[in-house]
Amino acid sequence: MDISARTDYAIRALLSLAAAHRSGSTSLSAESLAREQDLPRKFLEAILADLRRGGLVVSQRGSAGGYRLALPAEELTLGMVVRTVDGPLAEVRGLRPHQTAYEGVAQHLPVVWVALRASMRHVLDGVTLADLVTGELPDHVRGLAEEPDAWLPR
Amino acid sequence: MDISARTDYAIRALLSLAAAHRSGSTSLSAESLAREQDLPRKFLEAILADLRRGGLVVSQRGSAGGYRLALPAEELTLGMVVRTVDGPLAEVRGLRPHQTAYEGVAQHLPVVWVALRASMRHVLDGVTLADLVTGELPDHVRGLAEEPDAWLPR
DNA sequence: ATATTCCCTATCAATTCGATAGGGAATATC
DNA sequence: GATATTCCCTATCGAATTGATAGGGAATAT
Repeated sequence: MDISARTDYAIRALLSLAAAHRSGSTSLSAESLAREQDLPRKFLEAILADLRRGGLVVSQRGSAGGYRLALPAEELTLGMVVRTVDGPLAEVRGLRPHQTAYEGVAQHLPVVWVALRASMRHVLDGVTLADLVTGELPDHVRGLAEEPDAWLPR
Repeated sequence: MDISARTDYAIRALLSLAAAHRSGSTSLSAESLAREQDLPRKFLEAILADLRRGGLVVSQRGSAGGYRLALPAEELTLGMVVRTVDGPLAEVRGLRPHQTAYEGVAQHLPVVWVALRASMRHVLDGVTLADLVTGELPDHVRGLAEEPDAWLPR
């Protein structure tokens, strides 16, 4: 699993938009988003373009232009962000988990890959931008993070 | 999440070793492992070298040489294989999940990353080579794979 | 001796990743 | 209607990663 800089930056910019929206602001420029979360502006512009094409944000050009969320923050999950900027949550040798197939002794492997993806979905599709802004994460996510060794390397 | 070809090949070769061991064979050559699972021999040799350095297999040179598991198949998990050939299970911009830190509105993100890693650990550290050879996967893994939409793309 | 097999280093092409450059198109404001 | 602002598009870049092969040296069983 590698959460890329692209995904990390996308989420942080969207969180800024979600928070700004609650405070009544209309839209934020790429410039101000980059400043607020300390992100490389040009790179962020490219990511925001992906988010717009993916329908997660809407943009407005011109003087008072900028970006705002295309959906309520309560309906935007981290899974949607990952898929929009980085593609499928999980792949095995470039294949989707459910498309893998093996001969002989490895025949049961696809079950594991599908289970792995399902476990990732439970986390990433269960957390919304609104959850993160308020800090009130779903119980099962909080539970995972509170397990005894969760914060230790292995 | 990307399960690389390296990891996929490593697991399949190790499964062959695990199965061969139950059938009483002593060791298998890189050549025969490559043939059995249809893997590129030279590439597999490089992966087996990593597995040996990582202490997951032991090797023997010479005529009747080859590789065998360094531990019982019941004690070898997929997580151990992934970490040996591809490094940490989960990383965020090259950082371990518990090492991430954010300012402002993104401050709660590390909880999500740690939860995500924990959920992956539950699957990958819970499945052993022996489980896969017999097809008897742990209940919670089987449960994840049996969820209604687990085999559907999203 | 010899055939076998692991082992080590180097190299490769293709792709991805993170990032920047430069300028065109829309738009609000004065 | 000129101007400043801001998004938008294409191209490019270096570095790293990925998947893989080549070639030959070192150990070992027969």
